[in-house]
Order: sequence, then C-alpha cells, then structure tokens
Amino acid sequence: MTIDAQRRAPLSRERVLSAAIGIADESGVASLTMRKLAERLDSEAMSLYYHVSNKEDVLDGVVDAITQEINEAVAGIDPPASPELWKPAARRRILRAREVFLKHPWAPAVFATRTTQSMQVMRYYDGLVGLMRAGGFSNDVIHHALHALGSRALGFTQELFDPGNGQAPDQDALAAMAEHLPHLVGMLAEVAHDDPGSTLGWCDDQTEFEFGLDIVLDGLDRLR
Amino acid sequence: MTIDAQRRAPLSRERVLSAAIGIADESGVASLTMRKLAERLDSEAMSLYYHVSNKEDVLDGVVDAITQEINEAVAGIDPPASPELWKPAARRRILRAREVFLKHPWAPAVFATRTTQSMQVMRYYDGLVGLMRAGGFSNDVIHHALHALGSRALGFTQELFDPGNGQAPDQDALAAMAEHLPHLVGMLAEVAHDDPGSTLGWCDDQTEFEFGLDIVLDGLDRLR
DNA sequence: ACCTGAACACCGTTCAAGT
DNA sequence: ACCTGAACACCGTTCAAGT
Repeated sequence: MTIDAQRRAPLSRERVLSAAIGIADESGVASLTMRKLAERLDSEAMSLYYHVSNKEDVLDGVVDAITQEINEAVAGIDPPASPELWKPAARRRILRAREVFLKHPWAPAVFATRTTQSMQVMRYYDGLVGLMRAGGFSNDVIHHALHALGSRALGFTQELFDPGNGQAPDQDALAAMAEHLPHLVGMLAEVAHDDPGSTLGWCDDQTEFEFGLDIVLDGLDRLR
Repeated sequence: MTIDAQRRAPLSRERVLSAAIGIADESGVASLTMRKLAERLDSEAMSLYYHVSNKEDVLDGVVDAITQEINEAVAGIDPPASPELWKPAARRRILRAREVFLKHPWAPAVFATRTTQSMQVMRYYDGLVGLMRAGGFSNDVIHHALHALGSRALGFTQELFDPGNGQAPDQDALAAMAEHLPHLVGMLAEVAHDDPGSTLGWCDDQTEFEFGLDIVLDGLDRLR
C-alpha cells in the first residue's frame, strides 16, 4: 500500500459504485472506464478488481444501487386505505421511482443491457406485487401486469419517437420531410400549432409518461 | 487496391451494415467490432471508414436497416376497411414488426442507445399515424399515443422482470428468497402451480407482449 | 487483506500512402 | 475513387509482486 492509498479513504464496493454513478452523471456512461473510475478514487485501475469482479459487475452494481435509491424513496409511501385505492398508490410509487431516473438520464440504457437479475429490482417488484395483492388482484393477473408495465413500473420508457430531441423542429425541416412523411408532419404541424408557446421543448416528457402510465393502470384496474 | 480487394465484391455502406447485422446475429453485439466487421468482408478495418463515418454511424445504420426490414414486412398489410377496425390493423402491424426483432434479439439494446433520429423509424411511425388518422383519432391523441406505445409500437419492450431468464426457478432458490420477497415468491409459486407443464420457460414472451399491447390499444380505442 | 506496476490482447480512429 | 499499413491513444484484464 502506497502513501497515497493510506491517506485516502479505503476502497470498498460501495465507494466504487457511487463513484461510477458520479462519473456517469457528470459525463455520461461512455466515459465510465475502469481507469477513470480509479482516478476519481485516487487509486489505480487494478485496485478496483479487489472490490469488484470486472466491469460488468460494476454495471450490475450500478443498477442495483440506483434501484436501491428507488426502494428507499418509495418506502415511505402509505399503503392504500382500501382496495380500490391501489391505483393512486401504484401511480405515486411509480412517479416517485421516475424521479430517481430523472437524476440519472443515462441509466435506462444501462438497465437495458443487463441480463442478470438485480436483487433490488426484485425487491421493488415485490412491493408492487404486495400493493396489487392488497388491491384485490389475483396472482395471475399481477404476473401479466408486471410484464405489461415492464420498465414503466420503474419509471422509465423507451422513447424511439422524439422529433428534434426535445427541441421544436424548424419549419424548413418539416417542409422537407412532408413529402415522405405526410401523416407525421401533419400531426406535428397541428400539435405545434395547438401549443405555440411551449418553450420546454417539443414534447413534455412528464405529461407523456403519465398519459401512458394511466392507460396501463386503468386497463389493469378493469381486470381486477 | 490489393488483389484481394479486386477479387471480392466491392465494399458499400449496405454491405457493411448487413455484415454488422450478421455478426450481431451470430455472436452478439459485444463482438461487433470494426476489425471483425472488416474481416467478415475480406477487408481491412480502415477500409470501412470510406463507407461509414465511424462505429456510431454503423450502429445508426443498423437501426435504420432493421427498421427498413420492418417497414417492408409491414407494407403489405391491408388498411382497415372501416374506422373501428383500426385496432386489429395496428395490432397486426405491431406483431409483424415484432417478428423482425425476434430474429435480432440483441437489437433492442442497440435501439436503446441511439440518440439521433432514424429516417426509417420515422417512416414506420408515419404509417402508424396514417392508420390512426383513418381510424378517426385526432392528431393530439395520436401524438400522445405514440409516446404511450413507445418501443412497443415497434414490437419490443424492456423486460426488467424475468425470473430465471426464461427458465423455471428451482424450488430451493425460491425458498431462499421467500423471506425477503414474500409477495413475489408467493406469486411465482402460484403461477408455476397453475402451469406446471410449461417447458417453454418461465414466462411466455409472446403472450405477455400481446397482453400488454392489448391493454394499451384498448385504452387508446376508448379515447377515439 | 489490500493495493499496485508492468504487460497483454484488444479497441476505435488518424494519417499518409498506395492503386 | 477506393483501399490499406503503420501508428496512436485508449480499453479491460492477468499476473506477479509489493506492503
């Protein structure tokens, strides 16, 4: 152990994982490398391997840590006072979880690449199952429900459609696309016209997330 | 140009992209490197850069190519004979798109990392907008609908919950988890009991996908 | 027990040079 | 116009060695 290593706080799995999240928050997952990670911890890349088995393990741990943050944020939510109230309770829970992802915009892409089960993710789903049980659902419907919600249960969705990445598309670009994408351009032109003062960007992510969530929750409620 | 380069078919963006898809199909995206790509094309890594600007461009192109495959697969679907029939038409369209993803199981993770808009993805959505217009939807609701469907419109979802990765969990593992995950384990035990002969794995992905899709489509239909 | 330096096999990519 | 070899700056990771 060098003098440097003695002076600083000792490494640990937790410190490695929280440093990894810090790097991704500040400069994106692409710049999360073992060497950068070590540098942020005033250490050497090879030292990490004593606390973490490899980079995949780091990413698994990051997913676990973020979901743990969600589990803590969600722990204080009151259980529904009566079965019919499962829906607002689930809604609150999911929107609370979403707040955590808003702090880590790179996280959905990392979650998408994981193949191993995260203990914390299972804990999160366990809570949701309990909520729906209390709401009067059968285990069979709950099982389908978990699949139907997918990542939406954790507070994020895969957005493939996001014209202009949150910026209003300019009229010239729209006109150029009109020939090949008549319906889409027509839709965008009308939606833009309806909401001309929007400076928040093209689509309000929060509104859209809640819209989709409510459709699924309402549909599930009908199956109770 | 060497003798090798003269003998083989000349490189082109299309050949590079279809080789990339071939590599990912056979051995996963992790093994899709510029050098492997060149090797498969009987060429050198550097030669690729004449046809493709960098690796990001390759991944963008792969997304475009796969969505083009979807657009071709979906082109032959008859438009609905009357407005109420928008739903079965949309359903057929989405399930057809899903078939393409079943051939490329690595593709959803790649789609998840893209930030630039794909022309082919916009074309796909354009068709869906047209379908919903004919079904009597307002542009405003269609806009919300695209967000609500998210990647599900293209035929895939983010499955974070998949106990045992498609294999039935063994009883010992379940018992060990029961203490910390009582609701989840209870659910799994009951669902397993209901369907003891299932050898296809724990969850039938196709059934679950259709279940979730129908909830969303039914919910949208109510907003017509 | 915990950390590290040197080294290896691999990346993506630039650049100048070939045909 | 199209392709390539050598080279660079970077990866993740192994292994033997330090304290």
